[in-house]
Amino acid sequence: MTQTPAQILAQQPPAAIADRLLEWFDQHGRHDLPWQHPRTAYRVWVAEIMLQQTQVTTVIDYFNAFMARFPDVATLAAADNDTVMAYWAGLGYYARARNLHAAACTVVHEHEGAFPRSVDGLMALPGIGRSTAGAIVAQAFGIWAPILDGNAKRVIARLAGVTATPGTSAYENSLWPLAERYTPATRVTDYTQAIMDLGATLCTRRRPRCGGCPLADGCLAREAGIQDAIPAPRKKKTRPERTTTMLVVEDGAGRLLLEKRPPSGIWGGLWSLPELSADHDLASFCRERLGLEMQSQTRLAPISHGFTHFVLHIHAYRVQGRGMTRIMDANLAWFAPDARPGVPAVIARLLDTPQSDLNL
DNA sequence: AAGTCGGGGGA
DNA sequence: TCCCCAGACTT
Repeated sequence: MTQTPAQILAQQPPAAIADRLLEWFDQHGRHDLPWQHPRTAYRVWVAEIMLQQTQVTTVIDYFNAFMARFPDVATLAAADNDTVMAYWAGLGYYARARNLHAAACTVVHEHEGAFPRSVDGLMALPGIGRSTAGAIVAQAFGIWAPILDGNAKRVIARLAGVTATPGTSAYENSLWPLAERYTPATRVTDYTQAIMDLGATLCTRRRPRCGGCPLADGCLAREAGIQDAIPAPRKKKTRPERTTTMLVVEDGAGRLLLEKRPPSGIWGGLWSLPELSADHDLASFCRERLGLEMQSQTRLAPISHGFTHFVLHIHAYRVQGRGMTRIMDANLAWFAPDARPGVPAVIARLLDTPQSDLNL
């Protein structure tokens, strides 16, 4: 029989949970993450956006480079979008970068450069949902707010024995009230970091190390021996496959022709190789879209790239031709090798693998 | 409520 | 190879 949050909390007094977690955090938590020193609202915000669906170890280098180039919100707001996107290239989920830039402009021009200090105020900015808003409020301002990121979800679901399937409304709706009740009135900054650290280091997705966990005593999942079954695995889905064609076009000076992708969709707003649908004719595309009379084509080794919801097979051709000086619109441009903007990581690998040509 | 957005890392 | 990760947004 499913227990209500009130019944669960009756067995697990929130204050006892928070105290044990904070005691563990003081000794074993992560205290040297870049965004913790100094812990400004701007730095916490940028870090939280980068950390959405992205692991800490991946984010750190991007965060440091980003801060060196955009040290404050005014600098970020004043930058052009291409520069911001270039610093995001390789991190994925490029809508995050677009939203980040838009939010910076809003903060500068509508909030006099100061971040909102409430969950609702932050959620009004693009790219900030309830969990990220809670994390910023708690970490940047020390104001009470619950979070419910992937780590907190896993810790709380095990602690309270929530067996609902992740991704469902029932799962989210059962966890938020618990997240609120466990969050203490004091040391909210440390508590927020602590529950994420516990999830990242001990209460991991697979093989949780319950032996060293400060919350093992009273953890309903552990007591029932079902900590490995929470959270329930997501149902696996067969990803459909798509095929596309991309062109590597270089001029006599070694410059590369790139196309800025539409704001929405895959790699939105990022510069990438010119792309044509699989059934489109190569020569006519070159002539009509690129202003290029194709003289030769070399097929490169095909690449398969897995996205969240489909697999993309990329057929790339190295194309040579004449009349390449005429650029058809602002979304096409030539780039010298040392001035190449950020491109998707899979495209960067393709371009940096010169031995990929196939002889036809 | 379900689908749409990448890329890296671990097992 | 498969699955997950400091989720938010759209429909």
